[in-house]
Amino acid sequence: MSQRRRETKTPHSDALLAWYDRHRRRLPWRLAPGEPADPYRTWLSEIMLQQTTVAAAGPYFEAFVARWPTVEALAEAPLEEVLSEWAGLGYYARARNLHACAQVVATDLGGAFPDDEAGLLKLPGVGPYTAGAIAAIAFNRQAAAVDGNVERVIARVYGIDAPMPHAKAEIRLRTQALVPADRPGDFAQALMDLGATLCTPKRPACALCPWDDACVAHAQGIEESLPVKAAKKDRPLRRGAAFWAERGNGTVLIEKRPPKGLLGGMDGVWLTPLGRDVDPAEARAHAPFKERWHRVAGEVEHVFTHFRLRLTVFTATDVTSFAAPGTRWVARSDLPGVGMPTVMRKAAAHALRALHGPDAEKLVALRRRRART
DNA sequence: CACCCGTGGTC
DNA sequence: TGACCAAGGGT
Repeated sequence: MSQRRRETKTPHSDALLAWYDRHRRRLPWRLAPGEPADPYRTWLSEIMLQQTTVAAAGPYFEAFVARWPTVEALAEAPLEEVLSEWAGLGYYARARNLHACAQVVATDLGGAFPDDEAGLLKLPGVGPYTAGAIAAIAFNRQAAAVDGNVERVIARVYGIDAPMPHAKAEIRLRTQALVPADRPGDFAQALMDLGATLCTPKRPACALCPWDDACVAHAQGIEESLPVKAAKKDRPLRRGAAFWAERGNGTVLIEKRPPKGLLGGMDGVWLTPLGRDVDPAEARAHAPFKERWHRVAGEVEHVFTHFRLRLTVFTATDVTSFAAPGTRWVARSDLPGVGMPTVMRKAAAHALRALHGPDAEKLVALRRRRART
């Protein structure tokens, strides 16, 4: 209390919006000034952006709106096609919820998205952040959209040093109090742009920040230490195996995974159970059928959210066994059309390289390139 | 609340 | 190289 502090002003939306008008990012889902909002596109982009970088989501957004321009079109698409189009983007429950949500909107709500936070919050795949973002951006509601960027900006501006996630409630209140009645959608996006481009986790560019004179953390020189987060858990190493089977007619075995859980509903290579560590020497017991399985030299590494996976790859050719339930045979030339998660593509590429040489692995190359920044 | 759920870029 | 983290939601 007797401790002397530098003066800090009050953060105001006007300063942030003025900055946004000059420095906002040009993104595929962002409208030109004056262009009417399309709730479908706003919703689609927000689902894709959950825990996903702008660069990764961009090409997927373009592909989805080109293929399914309306929520009705998306609702009528088979789930398998939606999952295939989503392949590689990760967190596949989002795609399942996306499809379910489209059907709710198209069938139960007459094609119109709810126009307030409470209504949006009831939709599958729409939580507090996404409901606020859609309400503000698509419906001009005075709603807060608190994502990781906003948590960081607000924690710093107000000097909130309570650890996450305990501080979430206070951050939400502070954010809500700042949302202007005018331009709430721009304010939401401005706050996220600020966090993404200036108020970054490390080495924030405070000299360029429209709120530098209002920021408690900056005044105290503790920007980089906020927000306070708990230490992350380490990711244990799990071993497993992938089984790549080919028949003499040029087809390969593809499995559709169970509808929920890790990689739920996705097509790909037959794998040992991912829920536990499987010794490569014991892996053949989990093969889709009894065959002369050949172990491929080398391994495939992949990192999931809560464990690391090291896969040994086994191959069998001229297979005559029947496909097991949940599997089918796909022409090798049709592999580019099979939407496989990245871990599956890695395993498939490893097998194809071993059996057919380095050119063959292009059959399972990632179809989308990263967006230009 | 704690845990589950993908992937790629960055420093 | 590896730890961090990205427009989080479901259970």
